[in-house]
Amino acid sequence: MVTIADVARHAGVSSSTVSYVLSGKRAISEETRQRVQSSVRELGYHPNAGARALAARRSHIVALMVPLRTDVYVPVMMEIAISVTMAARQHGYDVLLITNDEGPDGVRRIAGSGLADGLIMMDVELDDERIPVLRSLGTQAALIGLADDARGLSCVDHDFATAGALCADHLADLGHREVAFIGYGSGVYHRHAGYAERTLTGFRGRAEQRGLRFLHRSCEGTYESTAGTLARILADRPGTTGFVVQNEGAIGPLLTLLRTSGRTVPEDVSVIALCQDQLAEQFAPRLTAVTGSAQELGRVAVEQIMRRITAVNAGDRPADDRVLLTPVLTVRDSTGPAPRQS
Amino acid sequence: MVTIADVARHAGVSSSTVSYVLSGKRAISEETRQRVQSSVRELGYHPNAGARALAARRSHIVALMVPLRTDVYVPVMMEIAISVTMAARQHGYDVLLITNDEGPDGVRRIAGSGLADGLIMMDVELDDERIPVLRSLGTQAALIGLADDARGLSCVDHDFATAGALCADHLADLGHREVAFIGYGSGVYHRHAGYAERTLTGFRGRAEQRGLRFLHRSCEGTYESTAGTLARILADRPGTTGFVVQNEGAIGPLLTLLRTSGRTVPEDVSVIALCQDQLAEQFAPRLTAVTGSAQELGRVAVEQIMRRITAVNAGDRPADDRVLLTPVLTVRDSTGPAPRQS
DNA sequence: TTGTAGGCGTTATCAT
DNA sequence: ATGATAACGCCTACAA
Repeated sequence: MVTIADVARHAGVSSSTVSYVLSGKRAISEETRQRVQSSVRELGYHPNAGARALAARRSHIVALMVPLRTDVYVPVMMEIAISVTMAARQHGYDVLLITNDEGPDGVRRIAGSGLADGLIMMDVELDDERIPVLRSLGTQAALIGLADDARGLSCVDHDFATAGALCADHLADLGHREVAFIGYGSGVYHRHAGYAERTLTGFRGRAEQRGLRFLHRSCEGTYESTAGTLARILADRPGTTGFVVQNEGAIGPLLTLLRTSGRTVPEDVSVIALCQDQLAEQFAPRLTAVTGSAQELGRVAVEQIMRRITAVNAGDRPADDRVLLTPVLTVRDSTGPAPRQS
Repeated sequence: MVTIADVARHAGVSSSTVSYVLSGKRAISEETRQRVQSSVRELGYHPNAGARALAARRSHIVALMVPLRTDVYVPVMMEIAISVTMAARQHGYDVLLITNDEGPDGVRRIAGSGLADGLIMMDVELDDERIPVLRSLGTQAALIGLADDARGLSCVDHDFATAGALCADHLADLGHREVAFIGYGSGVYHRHAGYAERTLTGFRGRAEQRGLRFLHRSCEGTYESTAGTLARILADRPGTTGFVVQNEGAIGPLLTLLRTSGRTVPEDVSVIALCQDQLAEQFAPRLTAVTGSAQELGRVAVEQIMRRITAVNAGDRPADDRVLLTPVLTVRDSTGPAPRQS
């Protein structure tokens, strides 16, 4: 293993000079900087992570706690994980992957051992039991999702309420009067994950403003569940001409079932999906969709945690930041004017 | 922060005793063990990760290098990442997430800094440029996937050749004579990722043995691409009654297109998917599928890397292990006897 | 602009 | 069965 002392010897300077060249924390003459840097390259020196963490009391690692459940659309989770990782690298940080089945003890373990300087948590429940732990330990954290009480934390999430409202507006603009909202399975609502309720609330509020008659039905995302949900909707409101789907798993089945039941999209009924653009493009017809950027979510969370770490390191109290990303409606081929009354 | 010295003082012993109680590396009287352990609990002590890594020359971290490309089915990647993380925890290890856009330099960085004791790499290409680096650094690694030259490494993968053969057998058993294999986009073949070729080779070999006429067509996984692929297949071989799909993105479109073209599954044509059971269950009809366990892949990779680390630590040369997991064919509702000649 | 030296918290080698 | 103590490699006041 090549140490800082090896580099120092090779460059003919002291090890502190090497350290300062690398950290940039004090002025170094151009000449020695060059010499040191070429020694670093030549010897293939990488500072020992453990020693650095010990001496500087910073690990340059952030932990990312991911959910195990699969009722969140998995590709989105992965996209977030990857964008977090890449954004962290930009700050010289690495990412430690933790599963949230470790729960509050996981938070204690990571914080207590100094393994990570901060924590990014996905899939936070509104009254998550990890949050008080975070607070009591003084651990820096950024949530992807919103919590009831976010004091001492930073949060970022999609603005689901606006997403819901965009759906209602679009359908109303097209002249639809009876619309249905196909949501997540009831488990998601019971867990108080927040995003499901917020979307629905936004949709409901705008739908009422615009004078839409609407229906909300939960749906597990399987074919059978979607079939049942659709059947109930059509039984209760045969005149429904607009559908909003939030559960990604229900999209394919819904389109198939509508076709099977003799309804053509978008001539007879319109469908809006709340999902990634990439997914919306995969169907036939290509779906009008409301989307927020998963990448952006990860990037912002990293910025937030970095800001907090920097503040703490400077002896300041970190600011509790809260960001809502505005979603975008992209009109494709699955929505059209409401059919004339027959 | 609570240190080992705090615990020692609290328990009335020396810090080395605390260390040994925790590591179990030497005999401790039952009485002091109890005292130390309750002090640990009471104070909420967690060994400092940096100090431990520095002194023991082991970080208790494995790095997991994941691909950025999305032409691998993302939920499977995530499932592997999570099973790796949970399996590693069982061994007292944490997982560092690295994106493979860091390339060979990423390997150097991780190995050189001692950040990780070993490396698990996903989506390895047959002649991956990271492999020689691994070898020259003496870094312990386990690949998920196969490499041309796996000396100095452990590997685990699905037995894709058997998977392909299972598909050919099942269709032959049902009396099909003309079958088509819908593969991945040509990019996947050009990248020499291996699994695509291996599946195809296994399928082709068995198909020939069983006297099947077959066709292979690549497919990008979008709706349009699938439509084109299917059209070409039906133009070249109108009598095709059996389909094998490897590209997960093509499954939904294929089913829709078959239905649109007036073909009923499984009465007119049979469809086998090479995908996760969970996905196969989502379609209507539920798909006969050939599956390997993604979780198992992650678990085995962790066992392999742990074995290597343990060996190195004991001064032995780690064995180059290679495991192929046998896939399973599950018959569901998308395959049936070949229709009688008309 | 550069060097010296103490300390970060653990592990593991000697002692006892 | 337990203690003292020297590394481990780096950072950062403090000196010069």
